[in-house]
Amino acid sequence: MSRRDRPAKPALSQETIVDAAMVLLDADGLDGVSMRRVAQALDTGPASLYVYVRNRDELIGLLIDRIAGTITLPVVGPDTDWREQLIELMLNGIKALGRYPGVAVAMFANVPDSPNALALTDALLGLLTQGGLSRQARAWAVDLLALYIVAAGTEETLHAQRGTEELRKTDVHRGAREVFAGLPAEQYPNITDLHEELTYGTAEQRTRWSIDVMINGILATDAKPS
Amino acid sequence: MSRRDRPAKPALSQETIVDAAMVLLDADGLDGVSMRRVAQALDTGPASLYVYVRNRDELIGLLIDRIAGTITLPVVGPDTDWREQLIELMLNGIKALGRYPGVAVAMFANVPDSPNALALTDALLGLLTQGGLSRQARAWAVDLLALYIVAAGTEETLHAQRGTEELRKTDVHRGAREVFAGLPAEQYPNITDLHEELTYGTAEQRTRWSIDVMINGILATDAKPS
DNA sequence: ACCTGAACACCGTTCAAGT
DNA sequence: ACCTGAACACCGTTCAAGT
Repeated sequence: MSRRDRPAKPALSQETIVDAAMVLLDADGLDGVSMRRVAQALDTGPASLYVYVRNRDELIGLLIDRIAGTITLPVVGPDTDWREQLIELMLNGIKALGRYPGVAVAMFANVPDSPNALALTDALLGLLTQGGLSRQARAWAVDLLALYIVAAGTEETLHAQRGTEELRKTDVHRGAREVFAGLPAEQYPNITDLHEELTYGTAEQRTRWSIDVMINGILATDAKPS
Repeated sequence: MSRRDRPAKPALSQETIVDAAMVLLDADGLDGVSMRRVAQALDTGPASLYVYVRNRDELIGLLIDRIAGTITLPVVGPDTDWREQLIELMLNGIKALGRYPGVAVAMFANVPDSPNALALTDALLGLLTQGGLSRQARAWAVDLLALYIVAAGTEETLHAQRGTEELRKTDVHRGAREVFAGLPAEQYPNITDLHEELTYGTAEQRTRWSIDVMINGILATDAKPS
């Protein structure tokens, strides 16, 4: 309880603050990362944090950069398959974001200007260049792919959050299928007709298909449509 | 200030609660819709709301359904252009979500099981059927398209929120371009190379291109990839 | 059944005062 | 310069008590 019972009483700094926040994020998701809880973990009052961090939003930005840094970027060689690497990179990004409930949502807010987020964007662009796309197609494509990574990551974390909360026994798919199947056919003819197909496949299969669709679409679409 | 100065002192009900919440949403975005503020607008205490609404999440769900109801669904005729209608429907959806800061994000959380959200899904499926897609392709495609609508809507509202806050003078594009242009070329070669293209085009142009890409991709992709 | 005052357990952020 | 106690202005939700 007293000072000397603690490991090493780290001096306050932006890094130690982000470290502490990361521990809380791991345990309780972004909702668990409050200024007060971070301060408590560091054995101070919340006001002390504001010396090293402008506000909670900036702290979240720093967490995002940490997470973005864990995504392994592809090593581009002379005869690597750009398409397979692109898919792999996107799946890695989605998985990384999926690990931390609430973080991906926060990425919608700002242009990703943190070092690790920029590195990811640059890597995506590099792979698209290998794909032989026009300059404008590459530029617009990276926007779409980045949006998808964030969106798919968000979906994953929020489903996970729900899952732990209440209905982990009946998995989401089964639940959704029954909802779809039980709908009035006159009102929603297309949904009821396809209720089996709508819930078919694992999350990874479905994500892979979506990524495939986008790559095929990018290759097939001129960068300046009518 | 007293009772008789007010219009008609509406009796409390789920509908009046959602009405009041909608007014707050319009004025201040989802952050402005707190149980306490809604109660205040209805001249009661927050506890009273819990008779008609399980919790804030359910209230938000009701708001989402209201907004989904404002999206005009396409009237399918014998010789209408399914592709153009699909694009139009998606743009309408994105615009509807874009009007209310914070709402689109909330849609990631749950499978959209509200009447109006289901109607939108059914309409999308109908158009995809007209496009001659296989059953499985339609089912997976509607997932991807719905995810994009929510993601693009989220992006729009959050940018709008930021915009009103601080930097409305220098628009986002100009800001982003300068950020990209000023980056170290050794570290981010692809971004700096394409910094002009990365910020080229209006939001609608870019969105249209993305939708085009997805439709082309869906048409080109078998529903059961390796 | 419906409504409510009061409380519980939290938030982010600021600011004057201390060292 | 860094740190902090205390306060300000909020939250969602519950619950006993009233009508």
